Amino acid sequence: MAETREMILHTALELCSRRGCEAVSVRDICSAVGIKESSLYYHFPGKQAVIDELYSRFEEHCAALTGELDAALEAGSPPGREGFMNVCAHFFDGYLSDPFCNGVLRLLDIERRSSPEALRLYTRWMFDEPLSYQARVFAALTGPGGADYLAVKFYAPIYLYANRYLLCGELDGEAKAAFREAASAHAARFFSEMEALYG
Amino acid sequence: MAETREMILHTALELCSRRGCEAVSVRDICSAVGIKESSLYYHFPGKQAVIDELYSRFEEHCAALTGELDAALEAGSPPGREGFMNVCAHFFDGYLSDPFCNGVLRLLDIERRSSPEALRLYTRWMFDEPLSYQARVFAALTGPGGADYLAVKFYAPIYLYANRYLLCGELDGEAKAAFREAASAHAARFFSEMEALYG
Amino acid sequence: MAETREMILHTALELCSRRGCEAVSVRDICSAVGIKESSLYYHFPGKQAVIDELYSRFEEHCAALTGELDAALEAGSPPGREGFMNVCAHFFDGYLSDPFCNGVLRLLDIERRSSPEALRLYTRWMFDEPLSYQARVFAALTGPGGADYLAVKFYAPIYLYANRYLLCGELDGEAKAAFREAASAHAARFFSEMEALYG
Amino acid sequence: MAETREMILHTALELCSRRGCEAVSVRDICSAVGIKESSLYYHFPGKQAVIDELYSRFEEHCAALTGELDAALEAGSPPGREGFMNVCAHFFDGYLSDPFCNGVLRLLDIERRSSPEALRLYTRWMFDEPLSYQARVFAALTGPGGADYLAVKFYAPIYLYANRYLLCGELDGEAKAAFREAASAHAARFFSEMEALYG
DNA sequence: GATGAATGAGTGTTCATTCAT
DNA sequence: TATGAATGAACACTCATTCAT
Repeated sequence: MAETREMILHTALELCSRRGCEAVSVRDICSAVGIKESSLYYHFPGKQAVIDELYSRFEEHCAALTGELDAALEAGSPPGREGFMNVCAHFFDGYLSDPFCNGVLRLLDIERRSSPEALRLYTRWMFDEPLSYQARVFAALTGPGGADYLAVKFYAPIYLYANRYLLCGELDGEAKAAFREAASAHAARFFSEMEALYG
Repeated sequence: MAETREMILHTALELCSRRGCEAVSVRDICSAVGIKESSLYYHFPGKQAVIDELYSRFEEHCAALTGELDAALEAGSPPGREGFMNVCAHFFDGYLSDPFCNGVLRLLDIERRSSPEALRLYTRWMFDEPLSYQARVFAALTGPGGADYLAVKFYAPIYLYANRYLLCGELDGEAKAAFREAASAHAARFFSEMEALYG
Repeated sequence: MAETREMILHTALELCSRRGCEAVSVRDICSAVGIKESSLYYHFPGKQAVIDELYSRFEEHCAALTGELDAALEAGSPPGREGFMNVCAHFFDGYLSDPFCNGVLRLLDIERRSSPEALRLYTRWMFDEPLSYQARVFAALTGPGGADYLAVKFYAPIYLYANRYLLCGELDGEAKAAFREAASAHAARFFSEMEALYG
Repeated sequence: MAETREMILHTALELCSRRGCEAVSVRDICSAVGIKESSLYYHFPGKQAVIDELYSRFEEHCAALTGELDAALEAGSPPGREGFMNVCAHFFDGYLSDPFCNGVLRLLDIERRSSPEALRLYTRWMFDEPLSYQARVFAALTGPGGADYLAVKFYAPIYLYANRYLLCGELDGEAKAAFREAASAHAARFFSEMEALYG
């Protein structure tokens, strides 16, 4: 079975997302999994390979999620306030607070200082893709003019709240609730202003 | 002379702000300074004490800067667009892109995952104090109603741009220019919208 | 095989009993064993754990020896001069000059200054247990009155000779012979006096 | 003034007699004295020289004490029980429990394992001289025959009690009282037995 | 699949000592 | 007299990794 392999990946993410890869030793991971250190090398070429697999799974996961959102957008959604809020919820539940994605995002946030690959992934999936998707949403809603700026106006507070509540400390109910409240208050107010301006 | 002590602090910040404290060894610091490892222990009780001094200097620096800004605010500034942009410039030049503060902020961004003290400092000086100051500015401009939300609307993109351009990678002219452009475009547009709404 | 582990224990005792634990480095032990320092940490959590295991083995050894002597005593031995001398020989051969016990006793003699555990063991196995056993022997021979004092009178010279000949310097044939001569002269004279007094 | 020099000697003895020389660092000594480490090297060539001076002062002290005792012996003392007990008290107060001698004896007890000089001093002043003096006392009392054995019979319990009560742990009132009680009980009983035998 | 045993490179830190001032 | 500053050698210990079994 490939169960041990999965356990290693899961445990490595759990530990590294809290303290950063460098602060987590192969010993730490293996003793948490319940195997000997040498056993890890049967499943992976080395410590970095474990992290690399996490990265590539993350990118697959994100690509799939992006695909869904794009398909929904082309299919005409989100049309109004409700659709808009749906997208927000999707982004929150299936991404920012999804245990796997949340873990990798924390990991990337640490590692991007030393790993170019981590920097690439973080920049792409925390800045470029969300902003670009959001711009496409606003372009569909209000036309291409100013869509980029609307995207920043909408996304920046969410990025800030995510950093504040979801990407450090415990990812518990309290943190999620704090984020959800701040983010949805923002989204509601934002949508109201949009309606006032664009109808 | 206490020159060596300062060199150690400077070099430690330089290295740790790039890779995180744990990834930087006493050997790294000392060889960059040009002293033997044992000499560091004449000036500091240990590695952590070097970091701690950086933290406490940072907090002093920030407290002073906050004091200045508060005094200016009480003295009636910023009154209009110009004063507002001045504050932004001050925040950018004397804080976000000031080599010392920028370094400590990068350091805190990494260490807050494992160090409660770093988390406290980061949360205070990246979230709480900037938002609270900005809210006081808006309260002076438009009255207390909605000042908190305006503060988020104004600060969140700056936080995002800072993370994107100033707090990872090289802090070179290019990075500063990219940040400055994005941030001032945001500030200008934001001020225009404010003028349209509040006069 | 656990051969390396035993070698580490053996070598550690050899070295530490001569110079004290603090004066013996992990490097010293490992290079004498013929392994790299890091290998010691596969077999033991650290240097102190090696010493601790020596202590606990010593206590097991002593408990077993005490058990034997007590059993012999209850079985009616030592009845006369011969039995008495037999006990002395046992105490000498299986304890004071047994390479393992002798080493640990030297070790304890040094370490009891800084380690409460070592002090406890030394006090127990160099003072309390021998005196208490000897007192039981004399109680069996001459009745309970004055058994404690007889025990001191008998044991104190042995303790002195042990410190003089067996517990410092080389434990070679010369040292053993010197001790044996002094101790048996004492025992013989002591027994003669006892016979004169108690019959 | 040579006050600092004396302080260093005093402090070094205080610390080393508890934990052994090797466990006490120049830092420990100097910080207890209240000077910088480099200052010690103005007064002494090095750490070992401090210890060496303690040794030589000890030997002077002991030689003087021996001289006194010998002079008293030649002058006809101790003639009877009282004189005998006086010698014991002198040996106890001015030697075994004298802070300086006690400290050096503890030190020698530790160091004799690694330092030949310490072994020489310990052997001389804990075994040879006391036993030889005692033998002279008994020779004066009972004639030369058996004086050596009487010396061992008398001194060995004192040596044992000294090791048990005075030469490890705190040298406080409790320890001194415990030793004094055990030792004087032994001396009294011993003298009674002698009177019974030799009149 | 997993592990017992080992290792070379590296970690932060302490040590006694030196020497110009 | 004393110290500020430095240092080379040593310290106990951790690391990711290897490899025969």
